[in-house]
Amino acid sequence: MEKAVIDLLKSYQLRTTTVRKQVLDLFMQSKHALGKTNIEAQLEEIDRITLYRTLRTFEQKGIIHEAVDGSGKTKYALCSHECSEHAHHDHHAHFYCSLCENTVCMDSITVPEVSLPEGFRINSAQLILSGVCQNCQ
Amino acid sequence: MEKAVIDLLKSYQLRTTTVRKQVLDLFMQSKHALGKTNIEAQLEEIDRITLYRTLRTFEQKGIIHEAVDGSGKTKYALCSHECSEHAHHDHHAHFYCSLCENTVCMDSITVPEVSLPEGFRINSAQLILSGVCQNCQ
DNA sequence: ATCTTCGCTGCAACAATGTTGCGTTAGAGC
DNA sequence: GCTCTAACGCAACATTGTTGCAGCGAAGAT
Ligand SMILES: [Mn+2]
Ligand SMILES: [Mn+2]
Ligand SMILES: [Zn+2]
Ligand SMILES: [Zn+2]
Repeated sequence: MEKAVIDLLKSYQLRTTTVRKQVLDLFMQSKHALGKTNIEAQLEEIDRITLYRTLRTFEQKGIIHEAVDGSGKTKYALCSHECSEHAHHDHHAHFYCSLCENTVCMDSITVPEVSLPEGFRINSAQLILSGVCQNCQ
Repeated sequence: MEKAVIDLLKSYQLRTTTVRKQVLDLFMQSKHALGKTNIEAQLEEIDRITLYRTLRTFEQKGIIHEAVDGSGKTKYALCSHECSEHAHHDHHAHFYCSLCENTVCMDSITVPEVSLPEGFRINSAQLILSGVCQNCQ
């Protein structure tokens, strides 16, 4: 189990430190997106600032992406393979459960193309769905 | 000009205070969504906490709605007429300009319906578009 | 295996934003 | 005008974001 984490870090030319292995392992095991608070709760020893920078690094490298869910809290989830440094390609929707407050990537739902009024140039699009998830019905 | 603001406040059974009139007036004149910092800059005398509660009240009453744009900063814009207390009905997209950092409501673009996997119940949906706006081309 | 280098960590410190309590102020109805 | 109570404004605290810097440790070289 360690091996997959280490390999992934190495493939991105990142040092395989304890913190990074722990955080990345959490992401690989989690079924939903993780917020900072969430991670801190599971890794009690972890330093707040180090986690902040770890997530920033992971995002810049294209390992994780921000899952905007309208809850006001920033969450992150593993990227798909197409993502790389400086270029995220996560064109799927995110579902936010208002009961358990978890957010999951809906890989099966792609963000629909829309036509904008004259003068607007669009670079990316995000679709946020809110409701009640499977577990909370 | 004052009259429209006062009438709107009264129609929601809200006291017509100086702060509320000022804030609501800003919203009615602005072409894009407003964040707290933005409002504070334009109303220099305003108290930070009072503004916070004013916006919360306006949102609860259905006068303004949150415009999620993925920038991490919460912004607000006037609701359409269908919105009411405890029931927002803003099914339009929001466009965020990465240059001027303004967010505008795209009333012409409605959030498309999507079909979710079994077990999910959907209550609302939001569509965020990012790019460069008219003025920044 | 030990050394060296440089990226990473962890602490301090500060900024920005969100939130509640409470005494004072002022709007609305009488 | 007077009364009642909603709204204001200040203090105080919580949470989150961000940078600087000294010490640690992972990775490659010897
Ligand atoms: Mn995702
Ligand atoms: Mn809007
Ligand atoms: Zn749930
Ligand atoms: Zn712009």
